[in-house]
Formats: sequence, structure tokens, C-alpha cells
Amino acid sequence: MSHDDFPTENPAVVTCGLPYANGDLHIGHLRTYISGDAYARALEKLGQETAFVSGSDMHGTPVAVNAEKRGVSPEEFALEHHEKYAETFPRFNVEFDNYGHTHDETNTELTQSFVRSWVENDHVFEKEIQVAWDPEADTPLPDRYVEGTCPYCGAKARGDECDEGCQRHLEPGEIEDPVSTITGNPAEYRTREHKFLRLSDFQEYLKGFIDRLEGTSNARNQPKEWIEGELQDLCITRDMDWGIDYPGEGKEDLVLYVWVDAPIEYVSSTKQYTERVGADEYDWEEVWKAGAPEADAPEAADDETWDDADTGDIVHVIGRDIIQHHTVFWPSMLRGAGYNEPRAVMASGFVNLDGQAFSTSRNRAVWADDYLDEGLDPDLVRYYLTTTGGFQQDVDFSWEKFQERVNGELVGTLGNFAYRSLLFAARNYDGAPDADTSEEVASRIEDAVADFEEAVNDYSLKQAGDAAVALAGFGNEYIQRNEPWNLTGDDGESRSDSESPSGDEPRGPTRAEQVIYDCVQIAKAVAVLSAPILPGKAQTLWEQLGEEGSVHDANLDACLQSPPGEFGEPDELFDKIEDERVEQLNEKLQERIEAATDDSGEDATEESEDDTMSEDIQPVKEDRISFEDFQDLDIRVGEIEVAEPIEGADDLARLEVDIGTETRQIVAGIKQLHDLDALPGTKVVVVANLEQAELFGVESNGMVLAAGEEADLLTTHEDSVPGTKVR
RNA sequence: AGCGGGAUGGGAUAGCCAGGAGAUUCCGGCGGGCUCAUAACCCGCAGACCGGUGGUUCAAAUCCACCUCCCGCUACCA
Repeated sequence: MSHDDFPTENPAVVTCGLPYANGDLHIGHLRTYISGDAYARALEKLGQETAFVSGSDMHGTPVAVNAEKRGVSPEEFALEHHEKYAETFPRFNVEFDNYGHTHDETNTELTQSFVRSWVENDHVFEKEIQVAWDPEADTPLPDRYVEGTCPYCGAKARGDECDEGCQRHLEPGEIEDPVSTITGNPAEYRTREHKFLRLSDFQEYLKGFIDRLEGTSNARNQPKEWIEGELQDLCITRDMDWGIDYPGEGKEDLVLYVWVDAPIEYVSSTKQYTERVGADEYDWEEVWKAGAPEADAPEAADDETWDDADTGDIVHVIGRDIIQHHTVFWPSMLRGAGYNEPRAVMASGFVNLDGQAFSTSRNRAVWADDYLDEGLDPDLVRYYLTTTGGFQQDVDFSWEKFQERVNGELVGTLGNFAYRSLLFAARNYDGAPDADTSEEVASRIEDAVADFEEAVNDYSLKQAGDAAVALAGFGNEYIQRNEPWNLTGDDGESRSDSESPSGDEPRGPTRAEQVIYDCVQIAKAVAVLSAPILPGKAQTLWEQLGEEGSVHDANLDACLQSPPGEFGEPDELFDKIEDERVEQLNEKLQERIEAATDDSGEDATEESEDDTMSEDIQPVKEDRISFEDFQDLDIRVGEIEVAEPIEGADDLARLEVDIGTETRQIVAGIKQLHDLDALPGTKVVVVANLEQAELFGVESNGMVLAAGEEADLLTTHEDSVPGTKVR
């Protein structure tokens, strides 16, 4: 399948996955938005007509539940977050052409029109299903708000999945002893009629679609299992008040499932952009609808049809956790309503913090607000997040690594080159000397531009960013090699006589003038090429060069166009991050984590508040065991000698425990609840004759006893020596 | 369990789709240079049998098969 290279004749739209209006943003979330922004800007650099849109996802159960807890309406609750997001993004230089939300009029109307199209094209059917209900609160309980016992393995499980036990998917009604996680009441099941989108209608279509799809490879490969297997039909309604009403008679009590109205916001947001700037400036229908094959027979549109279709280019930038939504549900939804299909899905990896996943409940995260409050420039984290690894790779964040990249590449290479070149030029020539770009330098800039163009067409922001920094690196080498500081002050002697063969011209540039002119030209190209990733800093450099207007209006051709002649002494573009600063940042992070762990009762977030307390205290079991059975347990005192985290596991720690006769390796689920460094020397109670197990690839030979969800470690009151039997 | 992603000098990463020069870049180490520049920059050196085994090929980090280990997804968490 062949899409034309960017820039294409038709408009493009770049979208970012909708942030859910329930919680704060951290730099993990930011990775997607920064990348989307940088990619949209990069497309514009190529001269591609591009809109960049997103919006807040306002609906769904978590918003409704959390709003109720706070005693406000869901709308008020969600709008508050929406406004916060809308204000935060620009502070990271993420500038949407339109940022809407799913609850506005545009999206409500458009969503309902999508649903009507599906109904008209016979993709929707009705089915009775079992829905969990909280009889006391008289509210339905979506899957995740039910807990109970897994009918297969007996483990504690969520309504939709045996998440801790056998991992089996559970159908509504299957779980035993269902309990509402909202109120703690026993839940019951009621039979309800719901609407389904028949995804199987699109199975053949999707097989073709996935092969045409560009972007990251994970977005193409991950959904294959679904597409080539049997697609479950998608239940598109929920028993709730909060959401967009299902547009049909007799269904007033149903709202649409969030994953119906959420992606449609991409279209709505683009439409709002058109409404604001006018269709001759940017026409949303050209990108979303025009030229798309007819909707009535989805599978009829094959590769060839799409090849010939004169459509716009839709690029979705998302996190890799919602790949299936964008490669299975969403294209089906678009196709069923006669819309265009996405050209590319760029699914980013996650951001880890010092090698471990962010944990919002433990406050182990770098929050967007914290970053800004530190006074750190947004372009620094933009650079880090977009160029540290491949787009679909996970990226590890630590303040040390952040410092290393900033100081090495932005301060040392890019900033230093720009500063030394412009300063030298300003001091000696009051700007760019009179000359033309040398062949060597022009050709090097052309290479950088070609790299950049290739990067955009390969959906590689890293390559785009590297193109700019590598060019600055060349600049440093070039200025060093030519030593213009040893050439100034010379008179006629050092002029490059080869450059001015005839006596007609008053004089050619001196060697120094030539070198400095070249450097200024390189700096200009660096400003243009780095603008998508470093929008603020590129603009500063642009202004230092004496350029008018915005660097974001310049396209790649500007890289080789001559810079204006005059400018004054520049300021340094980037500040070095000192070691003390990194220490401070680490300390603050550490303090926050500890604070969050300490007062977990008071300032606890939604996760712990709900169920932890009730979960720990259960009625005493009726079944008694014999004394002999008890005797079979070898419980003894142990002393922790070594405690270290197990890479990648959320809460597992590897312990070495002295149990008197020997030192055992034991894996315990206590990592996030204890400061592991403080554990060695602690007396614990160990079940020594438990069968061995392997957890996360680490052998566990015994069990350390701890109480409850908080894993409160059992220890001894006096100082029994390791090995002492507990009885 | 199935599926996806990954394993590359001490650390971090690129290259893999389109097989072929001394395997990229950054940090760190060692030695030199420069002084326009933010103790910055430039040059050179050391250091990798590209996770393992087998295959295809004139040629494999790259393609194929099997295996090991890590991370994730499996139908509301970027």
C-alpha cells in the first residue's frame, strides 16, 4: 500500500488521544501531547497543511463517581479538569489548533449522527445482557465497580476480569458474591437491553486497513490477534445519566459508551477549528469525509479503492495502551458512517521513573505542575521525551539522565554553537558578514534537511530532533576547524582570493567572514529544524538572528535562505543544570513519595480509599483446622539480610532471610509499601515449608508474613534469634 | 496461555522494514588540542564475537526457525 510522501496535496490532521477529565497530568501523559505537537509542527515545516486537535474526555463512570464523592455535578467536575488541561498544554508549548471536549454541542450532535448512520447501515443490534446493580444506591455498576470471587480459581476478582488470580476474562454475571466497590453493598444483577455495534461487519475491511496503516509497528501488529480472530461485538451503551444520549426512541435511559463519543471528538474538534477559521482556511470535511468510499458495504472498499480515494491524511498520536481502540473500534466506527480512514497511528511507549512505572497513588511521578513550578523550560522535557528513544519504546526518566541530555546536547552542542557563532558575528561584524554560504556548508545543511524530511515520513521524532542537533554539532566542528578567532584583525592578507577572481568586485569575503557567515547560516537552519521540538528556544534563536516574525511560519526552504545582515549580541539559549539542582529535584521527589506513603489514610487517592479498609477485615471462617494441620506449618523467626526490588514488578521485592539453619531467598509483595533499604536487620515471621514458587523469574523459597493490603510486616516483640519456632 | 515490543562497548541509545565499507550517537574512561564559546568546544585512543543455537546467502546486528530472559497488552488507565 502506498501513501504519497508528506507533504501531500490534501490537508492533514494530527490528533492526540483524549486526556480523561479525572486527575492531574504527569510527564508520562505529556509525552503523547508533546509528540503530537512536535509532529504536527514538523509536518507544517514540510509545507503540509495541518490541523492539530484534541479535547478532554468528559464522560464515563470514574468521572460520575468522583464527582459524586466531591458533591459536584459530573459536568462541573469534568469541566474543571478540562480547563486545567487546556491551560496546562500551552505551558509546554503544546498548541492545539482546537482543543474541545466530548460534552460540547458539536460532539454531541456529531456523535449522534455517527450512531444514526450505523443504524441506517444496519450495523447496530439490540441484546439483553446482565448488568450489575447496586440495589441500595439504585445505580448500575459497570464492570470495574464490582468485585467478588472468581468462579474459576476462587481468587478475589474484578467484575470483568480475574485480575489477581487466573487472569480469565469474566462475563457479566459470572462473578460470585458480587460487591459494589462504591458502597460496599452486595450487588445484584438485572437484565437490561443494550445496543451493540456489530464489529464483525468490518472484519474483512479491517484486514485490509491494518495493512495500509502507517505509523509505529506496534499499532499494526498488536491488533492482528483481534482482527484475524473473532471480533466481539462492541456494546455501545451504558446505564447511566452522564454521557451522550443514545439517539433513539425508548432508549432515554441509555447513554453512549465513552469510547464511542471520545474518538469522534477528533472530528468534532477539527470541525470547530473550521468553524473558527473558515472552510477556505481549513476544511474539516476534506480531511475526514471527502473522497471516502461509500459506507453501505464496508468490505467492498479494498486497497485499490483507497489508493484512488482522494482523501486527507489522518494521523493519530496515542499511548500504546489504546492501540486496539484506534485500530479496531475506531476505523470500524468511521467506516460504518462513511468517513475516511486513519493514515497512521503513532503509538508511544510509556515513561518510567528511574526504571519503574509511575505510580500516581504513591505520588511517584513527575507532575506537569511540579515541572513548571521548578521554573524549568518546557522545551527541555520536550527534547528529552521526543529524542531519548524510538517512539514506541518506553523511555526512562530520571533527573540525572535529564541533566545529562540537557547539558550535553542542548547546552554543550546546540546552545553553545548558536551562542559562540552569533556572539562572534555580532562583536566583529554587527551581524552576518557579507558573503554567500560555502558549498561545503550548504551541502551539509541540505543533508540535514533531507534527514528531517525522511524523519517525518518515517514518523520518527527522534530522527527529526537529531537532525537539528547533529547539524549544530557539525557547526561546532566547522568553527573549530576554521578558527575564525585567529583570522580576524588581519587585513587583506587573509582574504580568500580564489573566491574573487576578477578585479570587478570590490573585495571578496575574508576567510573569517566566510566562516562566520557559514556559521550564521547553520544557526538559522538549526532554528528552523529544531522548531518542532524546541518551539520556544527556536523562536528565541530566530529573533537573535534578527529574523522577523515566527520561526514556525518558516518552512524548510528557509534553512538555505540568507539570514538578515544585522543583529546584536545574543544571550545564552540554554542554562546548564547544576548537580546541586539535580540533588534538590531528587530530594523533593523522594519527600513527596514518602509523604504519600505516610499519610495514606488522609490524603489517599481514589484507589486506596475505596476498598482497602473493608477488604482487610473479613468474618472469621466457619471451617476450623485441626491442631495437627497447624503443626504442619513450619513458622519461624527470620532476619532480613538483603532486600532489593525486583525489576519491573510493581510490588515484589527479593529478600534474603536468615532463618537460623540457612539463608533463604524469598519474594514478597511489599516493595511499594516499605523502604527496602531500611529492611535489612528487621525480624520477620517466615513460613519456611511453603512450596517453592517462581515470581517474575525469581525463585521464592518461603513466605514472609505481613498483614493486609498495606503489607504491615509481622515482627517479634522481643529479640528471638532467627530460626526460633513460632507456636 | 495467546499476542505485541525489547535484549547492541561500563551506562544509555541508533541501525533491522528496503542484508554489503572500519557498527551510530550521547554519557563515562584515557591522551592531546583550542581559547570565539556556558570548566564549554574540537581531535585521537581504549572498549561490543550486536541475548543463545541453528539455517538461508558470495555476504547477516539486519532475513528465517527454535530457545532464554525482560517489559507490556488481552476489550474504560499516556
